[in-house]
Amino acid sequence: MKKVTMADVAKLANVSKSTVSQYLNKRYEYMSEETRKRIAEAIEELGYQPNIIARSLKQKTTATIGVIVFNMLHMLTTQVLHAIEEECQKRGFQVIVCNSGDDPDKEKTYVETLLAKQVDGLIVFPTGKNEDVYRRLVEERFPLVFVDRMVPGVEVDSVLLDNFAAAEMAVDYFASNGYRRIAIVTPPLVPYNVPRMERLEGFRAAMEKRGFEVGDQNVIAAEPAALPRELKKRFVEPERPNALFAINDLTLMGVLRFVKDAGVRVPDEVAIINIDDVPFADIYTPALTTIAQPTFAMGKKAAERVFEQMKAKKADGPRVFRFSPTLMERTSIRRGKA
Amino acid sequence: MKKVTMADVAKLANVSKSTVSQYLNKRYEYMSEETRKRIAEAIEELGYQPNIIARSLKQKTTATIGVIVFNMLHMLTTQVLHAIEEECQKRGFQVIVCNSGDDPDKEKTYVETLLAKQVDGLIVFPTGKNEDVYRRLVEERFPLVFVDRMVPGVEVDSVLLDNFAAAEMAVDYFASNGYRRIAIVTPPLVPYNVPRMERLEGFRAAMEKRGFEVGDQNVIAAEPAALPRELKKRFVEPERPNALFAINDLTLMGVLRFVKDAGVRVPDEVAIINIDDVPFADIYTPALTTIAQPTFAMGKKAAERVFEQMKAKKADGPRVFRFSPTLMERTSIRRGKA
DNA sequence: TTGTAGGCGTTATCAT
DNA sequence: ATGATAACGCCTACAA
Repeated sequence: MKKVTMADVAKLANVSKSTVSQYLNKRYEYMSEETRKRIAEAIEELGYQPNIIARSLKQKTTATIGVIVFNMLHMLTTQVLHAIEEECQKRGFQVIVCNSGDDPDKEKTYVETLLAKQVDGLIVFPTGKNEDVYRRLVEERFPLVFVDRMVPGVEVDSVLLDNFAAAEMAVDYFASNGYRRIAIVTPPLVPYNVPRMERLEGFRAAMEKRGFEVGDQNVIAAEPAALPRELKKRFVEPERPNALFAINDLTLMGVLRFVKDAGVRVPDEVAIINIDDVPFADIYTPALTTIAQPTFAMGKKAAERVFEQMKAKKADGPRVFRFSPTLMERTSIRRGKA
Repeated sequence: MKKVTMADVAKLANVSKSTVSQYLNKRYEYMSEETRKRIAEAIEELGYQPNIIARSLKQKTTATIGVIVFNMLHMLTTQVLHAIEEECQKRGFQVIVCNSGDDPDKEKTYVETLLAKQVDGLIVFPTGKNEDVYRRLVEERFPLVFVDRMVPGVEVDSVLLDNFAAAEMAVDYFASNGYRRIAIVTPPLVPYNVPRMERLEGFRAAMEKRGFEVGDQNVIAAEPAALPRELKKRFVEPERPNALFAINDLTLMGVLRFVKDAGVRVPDEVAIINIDDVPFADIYTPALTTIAQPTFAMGKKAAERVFEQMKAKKADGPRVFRFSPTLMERTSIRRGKA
């Protein structure tokens, strides 16, 4: 198939492999116009394509970075990936995408495989349960960036939403429009899932700041699939919430499923706000007020950090990059009467 | 950083590189239990990780396949990618994902880069405007599969929806529920975009089969962003449509934007059906009747085909795999009175 | 300005 | 059962 090698080109052009190599690397400086042309012709004629693998072996760099995500289907993932790809494209890098499915074992295997494949850097949406693996990378100063989640106890550049602020923003917005019976809707709370916990904390802090109580009655945690049922249960209680804060797009779906099935009117009976600016937010009725993550900026930053780390080769102190959420005011909340 | 090589392991274990290599490739057959253990220990102690690049150079296979898509953000893409990744994962392959942004030049560059990186196969969501590039691959018998779109004149395994049937399905369903004034809503029609044309043809055929006329009045083609405006224009005309067939998720958004802004009631004033089972289909009000593509099956098949081609190494005649759409009956169409 | 030679880390072929 | 040695295709001194 493709067996044309540099040697073939060299022979046809009547020069040595080195010269061809020079040519390929655009070091024309001391090359006669004459040979340059001959080489170009030979390449053309043979349809020569350099073998980057061979080059990589020598140069110890592959111009590819690995990205391990825990959920490829998640909208955030897709958008961040897109930005990463774009940033890599600019620099002539390629991206190997791996989906861990939030399984730490798979994640670990992927890290090892990618390292074996000599990727130049790694961007990970971590499961959060592989501290040892990450720590080794950090010790080796291997270019690594976390996105969306971070791993407590592992000092790595991390790109994430200012979750605390996002939750505060939700509560503030509700409160300033007269809502008090605010509940947070979230997947099960597990300690290693940092964003989840941060959102809860932000929620709690903002509530308490206003003297609103936070207890079981306004923390609704369940698997997305079980959410509608859980919400229905909550809504028969006397002091049912009149404002729901869904901490991500998946829980939002649970909430919307519920209001539809139960015939609860939005925003008259219950107001809704959520994190993640879902694509249907403004065609839904009522248009959904959301809190958007700057996904593109986050992806870009993540890529930029790996590249900087690749350059630096000295750990210039890992940093956490917090991105500010932005409120997208629409109509799933009744305005006024603060 | 990672300079531990096979030679180091060999030295520490007091064996030759060859033996270590055997060990790594699990050819224990003629290896003493003793040396086996020594090697294992050495590897452990040094934290040795094989260099797959070096292996690839020798074996001429990289266990990675390249995927070039024209729009990473598209839902179909994401889901198909997911399936491809999963299928590759099973076989120990990795996936390099590239986004052409529907730009033929970028697409071409990516093909070249991926070949230079020695990927073992290529799955492409083609822009449709690089026949020459593809034809070369075909001549070289390079494992290649097209997804979603195909390229007329290039004989390659292609995985796509039965677009004709999908469009027929839409018309049939409308018609059998008493609708006559059916319009198709599509992005601009360009000849190299095969699915688009096929959907239009299916629409036309199904309409004519019933003696419904097809003309300018029921082909609404515009850039998604311009669709709401275009639809508004159409809806002031006397014989306005009472059924809209959106050929993909993007045009659906345009349609929904329009009905919301114009206050057109669904399904009372206009019924809607579309291709692509968008995630919010059943939380929308009314729940959207859609025509789903088996995205997962399509991705899986695409991956399987590349692997088969890699095995076969003989062009066993390129095939087009048509996947059947499935109707997801919900409530954006009034039932009955056929 | 161009060529020679050695090496990158692994595998494969033969010996032993 | 294990080892020596030559590739794999490219890059890079250094030599000419």
